Amino acid sequence: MAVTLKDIANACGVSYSTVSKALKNSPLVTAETTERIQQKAKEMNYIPNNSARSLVSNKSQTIGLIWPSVDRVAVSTLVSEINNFLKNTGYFMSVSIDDVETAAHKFLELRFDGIIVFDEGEASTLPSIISSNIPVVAYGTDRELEYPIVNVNHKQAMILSLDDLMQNNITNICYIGDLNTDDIRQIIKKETFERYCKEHNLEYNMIDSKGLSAEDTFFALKSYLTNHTLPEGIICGSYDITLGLVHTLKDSLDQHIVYSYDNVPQFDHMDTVIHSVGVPTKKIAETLVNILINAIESKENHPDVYHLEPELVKRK
Amino acid sequence: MAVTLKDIANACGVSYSTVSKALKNSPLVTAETTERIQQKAKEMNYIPNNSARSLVSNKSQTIGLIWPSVDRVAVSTLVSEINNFLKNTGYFMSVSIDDVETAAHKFLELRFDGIIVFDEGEASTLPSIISSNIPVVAYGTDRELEYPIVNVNHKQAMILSLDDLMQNNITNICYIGDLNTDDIRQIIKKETFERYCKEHNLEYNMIDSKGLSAEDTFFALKSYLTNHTLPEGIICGSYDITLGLVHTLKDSLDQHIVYSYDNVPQFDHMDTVIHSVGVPTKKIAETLVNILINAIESKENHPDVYHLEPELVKRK
DNA sequence: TTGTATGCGTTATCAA
DNA sequence: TTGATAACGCATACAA
Repeated sequence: MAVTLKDIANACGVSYSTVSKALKNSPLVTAETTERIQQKAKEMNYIPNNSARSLVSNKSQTIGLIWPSVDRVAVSTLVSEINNFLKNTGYFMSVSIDDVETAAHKFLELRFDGIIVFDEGEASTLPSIISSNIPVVAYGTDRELEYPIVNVNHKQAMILSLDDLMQNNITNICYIGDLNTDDIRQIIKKETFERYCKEHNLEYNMIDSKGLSAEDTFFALKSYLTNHTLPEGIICGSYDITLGLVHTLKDSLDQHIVYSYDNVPQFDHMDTVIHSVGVPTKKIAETLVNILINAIESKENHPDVYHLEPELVKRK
Repeated sequence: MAVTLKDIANACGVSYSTVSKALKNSPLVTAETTERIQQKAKEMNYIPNNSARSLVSNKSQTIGLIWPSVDRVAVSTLVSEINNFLKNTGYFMSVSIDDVETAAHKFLELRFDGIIVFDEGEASTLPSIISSNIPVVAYGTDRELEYPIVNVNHKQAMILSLDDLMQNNITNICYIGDLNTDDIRQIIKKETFERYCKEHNLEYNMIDSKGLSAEDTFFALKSYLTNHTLPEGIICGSYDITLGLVHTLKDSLDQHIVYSYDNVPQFDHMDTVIHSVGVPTKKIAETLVNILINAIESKENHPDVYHLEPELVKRK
């Protein structure tokens, strides 16, 4: 069926081990035979068999990304960036949207070289049988794991935006976020906001977006605004929540100063001025990839926690 | 490193070929030895090596999905559905967000069993070297390809909604869609709308959403509405465009009758009544999977075009 | 510089 | 019922 090294060897009148070397540009083969063999290989549409390669070399040059929640827009940017960084490092990225355990198990069967997990909480912990067999890195929330985890200092992000608001003498502010949840990340945002406002005697209130999507926020705000108004300073708990706010306020948005979590590139192309606070998507992607590649190549996997410090990006 | 059949064989005092059979529940092995071996395998955390399996059996039990545009929300539902159908058929789905050619080539190297391509136009055609080596099915637009393609009868969808509008005696209507594009799907919608309106003497106009995203639509409509109003009947060219309309009109939406392309489940959970026209996501997913699995198992791949007929779903 | 031989983990065929 | 063995496609150590 498919063309093998043997076929090329026959066509060139050499042995298949010579072909193997030639295709890898080994210095052990003459330049001219290498040339001739590569020519023929292309001509015959040779496609290397990764299964065979992987069997002997124990390397597949591909890493698996576990992404059970495909529908979150903010995350898709991160996925793209990770793909770019991996490609530059010579790895192929294979995404699974299965649940964490199913996907990880299959990745092990496929003998992938490493795994990146989007950690959404307790349900997404990898059993140690898996993490002890393959380098793993997670992106998500603060927890003690047997493999490294990268996350964002959400507390510091909140403080950054509040400090900036105070420097602009804006003392009447609100936070829009998902208030009734057991997602530890959302809880940290809410609690930091409240504590910091109290400490600095700021006039504040909190509005429940009743979910994490732009949709949820849109409808929550629409109902809230029937008998309330929004203060001058607004802090939104995520990119999607900010989208919901933008859709709701439309033209009157310029009467507010808005800060949003998630430093995604989308903010640069928006009509309205939104300041953002968070770790740039590229930075997160780069960190994840570096940790994983390091673990793969050094054969070590330290269960460290990497806290990425957020930056405040002011616009216009 | 990893546990192999040999390790289990040693631990059980049998040969590794017996282990191989036992793990596959072969009738050639006694029930009791099978039991003992399977017990031991689990105890030792045996994970089969897919590379080795694939090498001898020429089957990897995984199919690749090529999805270069990760950020389209409407599509992510389809991706989930495809994953579900594949899982039921015993296949694992691996997604690549690389460009079509890179991804397909890697899938071939990995000896996956089949490929699903989201065909976004000319740039996403697979070279015949690839499609002749592995079963392929595409979802997308009308084109002559060397592999089967599944698509939606967009013309019929438009006619369905226009007919329904006329039956409700609504003769003042507009179409909101991406008007300046060479995407053949958008052109079909636009042209069908215009021709059918003329034929039936309907009062109509067309509004350019200037893109396919909810964002684009939102801003296009905002500017349009400064010196125009919308007629009673509205047809939107896609789910995302409808979202843009919803965000723009907010409360005044109930003064209109809205039809939207894309029969996605999201419409069922919306606050506002939107009728939708299109092929249900499940139906599309099922069709794609069936065609592909058939091609894989019959070793045949007919370059047919599958036109899926849309349905009109009226709500509330 | 090129060719030969071995082994990677598995399945499947055959012999015991 | 179980075990030995060849083969899958490739990389590599070693022999020529």
